[in-house]
Amino acid sequence: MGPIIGMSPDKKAEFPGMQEQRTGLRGACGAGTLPEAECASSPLATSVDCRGGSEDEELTNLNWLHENLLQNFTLGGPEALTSASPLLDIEGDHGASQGPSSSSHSSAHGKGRERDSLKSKPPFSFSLLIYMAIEQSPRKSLPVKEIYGWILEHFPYFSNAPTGWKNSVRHNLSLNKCFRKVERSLGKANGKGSLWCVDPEYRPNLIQALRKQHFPTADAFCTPPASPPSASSPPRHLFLQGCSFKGTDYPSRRAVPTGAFFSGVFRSTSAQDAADVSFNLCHIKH
DNA sequence: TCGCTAGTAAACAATT
DNA sequence: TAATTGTTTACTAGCG
Repeated sequence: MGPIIGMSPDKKAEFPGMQEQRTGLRGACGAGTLPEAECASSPLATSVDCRGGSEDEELTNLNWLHENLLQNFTLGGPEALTSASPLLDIEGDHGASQGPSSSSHSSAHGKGRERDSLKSKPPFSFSLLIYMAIEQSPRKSLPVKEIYGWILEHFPYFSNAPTGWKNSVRHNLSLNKCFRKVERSLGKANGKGSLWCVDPEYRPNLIQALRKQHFPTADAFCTPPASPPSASSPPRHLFLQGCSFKGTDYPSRRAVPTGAFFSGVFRSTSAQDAADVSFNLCHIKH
């Protein structure tokens, strides 16, 4: 496989020379010894805080998916209800007592779906699973083992799956330029291995890719950053708060938007580009 | 048919 | 020494 993960051909055509620049980026910021604190604060916080607060830490990472995507999945029509979405797993694990939206699907039929979902492979790529795991973590960085744990927790399918999926996770972490290895703290008394975080250079661009290819309404839920992003004071947590997953967004395994998700990630060659992308994304329909 | 991406398996080295 | 982690390579399948 080539060095580009998730780069669709049309994106390559749009951004000739991207690969070379991305390689340079990797050399500049990847696999380095990014301080953990730094990783947890500014470098990863490239996204825009749509509400300008810090209390939405949760909503800006995985909750946007849980709260919005889950709604769209569960209400999105027959495809959504029958597609054995892993989000149903999430719902089954954590949302069973969280409200009417989940209880409305707690019928025998719903339980059957949950059982099925336990056996169904999540419609997310490993890259996206890793991304979600990292994003939901308070420090926006996780060791491999905790990534395993998050995936197991939210996608019970893997608990019964052959252990090869862990190899795939590690493979993605190493191969996917979206993920950066962060050395643990100097003390390094707890556990082996490094922490993994999402490369902030790539993160904003995925939103554009999502909107373009699979989530045309995603930008409708973004608000522009209060100020132009910069390396010193990057915007925080631009995310698809309410982006509209449709059941038809997952017509098949290969149509899962993770390819689009990460295809855009490689399109930006600089922080400013990324900022422009995210900013324009939030304004494009307004 | 071809090119691309994602998934999987495997081997290997380094680390704990 | 064993287990875990990280890297790399190779192959396959699905999709456009």
